[in-house]
Amino acid sequence: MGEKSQQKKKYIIEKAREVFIEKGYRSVTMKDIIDACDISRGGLYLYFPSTQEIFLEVLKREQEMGDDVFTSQVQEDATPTDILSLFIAAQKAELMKSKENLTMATYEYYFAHKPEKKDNFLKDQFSAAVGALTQLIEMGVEEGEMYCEDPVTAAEEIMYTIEGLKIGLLTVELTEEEIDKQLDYLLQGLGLVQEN
Amino acid sequence: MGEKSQQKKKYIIEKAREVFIEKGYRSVTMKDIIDACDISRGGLYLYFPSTQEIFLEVLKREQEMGDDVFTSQVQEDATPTDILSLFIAAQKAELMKSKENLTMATYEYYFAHKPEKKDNFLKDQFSAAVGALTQLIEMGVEEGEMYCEDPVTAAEEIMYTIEGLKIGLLTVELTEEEIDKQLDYLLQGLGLVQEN
Amino acid sequence: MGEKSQQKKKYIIEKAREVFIEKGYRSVTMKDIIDACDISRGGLYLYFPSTQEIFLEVLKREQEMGDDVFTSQVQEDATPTDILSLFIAAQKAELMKSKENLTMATYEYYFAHKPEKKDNFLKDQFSAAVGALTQLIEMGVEEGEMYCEDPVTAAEEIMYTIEGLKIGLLTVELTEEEIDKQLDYLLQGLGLVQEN
Amino acid sequence: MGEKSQQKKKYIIEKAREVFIEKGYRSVTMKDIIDACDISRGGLYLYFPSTQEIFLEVLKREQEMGDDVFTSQVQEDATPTDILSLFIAAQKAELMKSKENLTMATYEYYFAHKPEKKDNFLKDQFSAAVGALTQLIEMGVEEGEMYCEDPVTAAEEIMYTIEGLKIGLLTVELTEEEIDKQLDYLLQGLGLVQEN
DNA sequence: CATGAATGAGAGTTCATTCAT
DNA sequence: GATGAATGAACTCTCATTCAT
Repeated sequence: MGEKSQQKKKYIIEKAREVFIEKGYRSVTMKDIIDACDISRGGLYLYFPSTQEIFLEVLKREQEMGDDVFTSQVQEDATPTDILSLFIAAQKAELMKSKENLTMATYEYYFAHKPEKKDNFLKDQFSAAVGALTQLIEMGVEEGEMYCEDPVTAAEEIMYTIEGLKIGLLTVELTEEEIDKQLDYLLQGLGLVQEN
Repeated sequence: MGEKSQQKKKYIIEKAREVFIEKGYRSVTMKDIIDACDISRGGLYLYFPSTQEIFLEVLKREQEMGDDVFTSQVQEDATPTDILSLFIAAQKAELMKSKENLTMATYEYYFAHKPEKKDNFLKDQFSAAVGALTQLIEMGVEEGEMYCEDPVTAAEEIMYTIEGLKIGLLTVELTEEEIDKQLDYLLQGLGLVQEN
Repeated sequence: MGEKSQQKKKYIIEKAREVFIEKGYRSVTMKDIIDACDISRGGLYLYFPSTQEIFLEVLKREQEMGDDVFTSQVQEDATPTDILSLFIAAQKAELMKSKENLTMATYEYYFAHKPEKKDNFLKDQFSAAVGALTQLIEMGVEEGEMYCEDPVTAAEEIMYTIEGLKIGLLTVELTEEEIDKQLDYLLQGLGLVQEN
Repeated sequence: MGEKSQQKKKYIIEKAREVFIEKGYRSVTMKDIIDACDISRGGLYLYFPSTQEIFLEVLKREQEMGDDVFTSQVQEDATPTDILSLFIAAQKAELMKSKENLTMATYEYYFAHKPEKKDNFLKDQFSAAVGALTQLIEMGVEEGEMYCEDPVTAAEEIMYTIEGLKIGLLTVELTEEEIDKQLDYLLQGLGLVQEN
C-alpha cells in the first residue's frame, strides 16, 4: 500500500471518528462511514473490512495522539501541585468537549466485545492515568504539599469520579459549574485548595 | 385494554428487560424481543410500536421497583452511619450484579435520545440518590458521626464515583476487592472507618 | 408451517426447477429464483435459506416423481425383452427432453459439493437403474431371450453410455437418429434386434 | 503484440487453466484468475476482456497440446489391436487424472454458450476420436483381429461410455477397478480379451 | 386479540470494469 | 505496458412494518 493509500486511510479514519463520536459504536454502519467519507460503496472495503476494524484504528490513532498531549505541557520546575492542577485542567478540557469525544463509542465497543480483552484501550488508559496520578500524589505528600494516606486508592477514586462525570455529560446535561465543583472537591480531598 | 392485556404487556416488558441487559439499547431489534417473548411478529406490535417505547416502559417499571428497595430496609432506630452503610451496601449489591442490569442500555438510550429530556430517568435517579445522601451526611455531621464541609458535593462525588465504577465493571473487568476498596475509601472521606 | 405454506413451498420448488434447468446450478442466484417466482426479496428467505437448500429440495421431489414413472408402465405378462425395450424407451424419452431436465445442474451440484457424499442422488439413481437392468438381463438370459456373460457390467455399460449421451445432448447438438442408433446398438449387444 | 506479451499471455492461460480445473467454468471470476496469476487487476484486461475469452484460449491450447500425445506413441509395426489398447490406456490415463482436467469446465462452457456453435471443441475432439477409432476397428476387422458389424457406431459407443465415465468420476466417486472393468468390457465387445 | 406470511428498504459484500498515473 | 485505486451494479441477507385471516 503506497503513500497515497496511507493518506486515504488516515482520511477515512478521521471521518469515521466523527461518525463514531456522533453515533456511538454499535449503530454505526459501513454506509454511515461511506457517506461521511463521500466515497464509493466498494471503496471503503479496499481499506477496511468492517466497522470494528475501523473503530480499532480510530482508537489506536486516538491513543497515539493523546499520549503526549499532557506530558508536553509539564514545565521543568513544576511542583507536584502544579502538575496535578495541570492534570485536572487537562481532564476538564477533555470533559468539556465531550460532544467531540469517543467516550460512548468506546464504552459500547468494550461492552460489545468484552471477550477480546487483549489490548483493552480503556483499561490501559485508565491504568496509565492512575499510575501517573499516584506518583504525583506520593511526591506531593513527600514534599508536604498534599495529604493522603493511600495514594493509589486516592488516584483511582479521582479517575472513577472523572469517569462518572463523563457519563453524566453524555446522558444528563451537566454544567461547567458542576464539573468545576467536583474537580475542586477532588483536589480538596488531597488537602489542596483551588483558587480560580 | 383488559386485564389480560396488562398481563401480557408486563410479560413482554420483563422479557425485553433481559434482552436490553444482554445487548444494550441500540442494537436490540424488534425481532430480538419477539424471539425472547416467543410471541408472533404482529403480536408485539399490538402492544408496542418500537423498541424505544418498550425500553421506556422497562425503565418505568425499573423505577417503580427500585424506589422502595432501599427505604424498606431502614430500621426505626438506625443512626445516619448505619443508614449510610446500608446505602453503600445496596449500591455495592447493585454493582455486583452489573451483568444483570440496564446500565449500558440506559446510557445508550440517553446518549441516543438526548433531545427528549423530559422525564430523564437517569437524572431523576441520580438526583434522588444525591438528595438522600446529602440529608444523611448532614444528619451524620450534626450528630458528630461524620465530618464534611460540603455535604451536597460530597454526596455527588460519591455518586459519580459509583457511576464510574459501573462503567468500569461493564467495560473492564473489575474485581470485588477493587470495588470494596473504593467504597471504603468513600466512607473514609466522611471520617468513617469501615470494619468488615 | 401450515397447509398454504406447503403449497407455496411446492410452488417455489417448481419454479426454481425451471431456473435450474435453464441455468445449471452454480450460476443460479436467489434473485433468479425470486424473479421466477414473482415473489419478494425477503419472501423467499421465509422458505429457503440458500440456492443449495432449494436445489436439494428440487432433487428430492424429482426423485419422488421419477420413481414410479417407469414401473407403472410395466404390464403383468411382459417378457424381459419387452420390459427392457420399455426401459430403453423411457430413457430415450428422458434424453429427448434434455432441454427440460436437471442433468447439468445436478452435475454441477455434485461437482461443487463433492465432499458431502451422503445421499448422493446421482449415485442412488444410477445404482438403482443398474440394479434393475441387471435383473432384467439375468432374466432375459435365463429365458433364452438375451445373450450376456456379465450382466452387471453390461448394465453398467448401458447406463454409462446413456450418461455419455446426456452430456452430448447438453453440449453438442445430437440428433434423434444418433440417439436411436446408439440405443439400438446397446440392445444388439445383448443379442436383441430392434425393429422400429 | 511483442514477444514478451505472448509470454505473458501464455502464462495467464496456464494459470487460468488450473483455476478452471478447480472451479469449473461459470463460477470462475476475473478476480480468481487475477489472484491465481498474481497480476494486477488492470493487467489482466490488457490481455483478455472476459473469462469466456480466457477459457476459449485455454481450450485452444489444450487442443494443440493433446493432438499429438496419442499418435506419437504409436509404433511402426503395431497391430490395430495394439493401437486400440494404447488408445484405451491413454483414455484411462486421462480419466484417472480427472481431478486435473477441464471436463466439467468444458461441459459448463458449452452448456452456457450453446448458441455459438462454431468451433465446438468438444464436438471436434469427440469426432476426431470417433474417426480414429472407426479406422482402427475397420482395420482390426479386416485383419481378423476384431469382430464388429458396425464400426462407426461401435466407435461412438466406446466414446459415449468414456464420456459417461468422466461424469461419474466428477460427480460420484468411481474406483480404478470400476473403470478398468468398463474399459475391458468395451474391448470384449469387439471380440478382444484383455489380460492385464 | 393473535398469527405469521409478505413486502421492501437497507446493510453487508464482492466484482467487473475503467482510468489516472 | 502495468498498476491498483475507484466506482457502481448486483447479490446475500435481515428486519421493521403491514395486513389478510
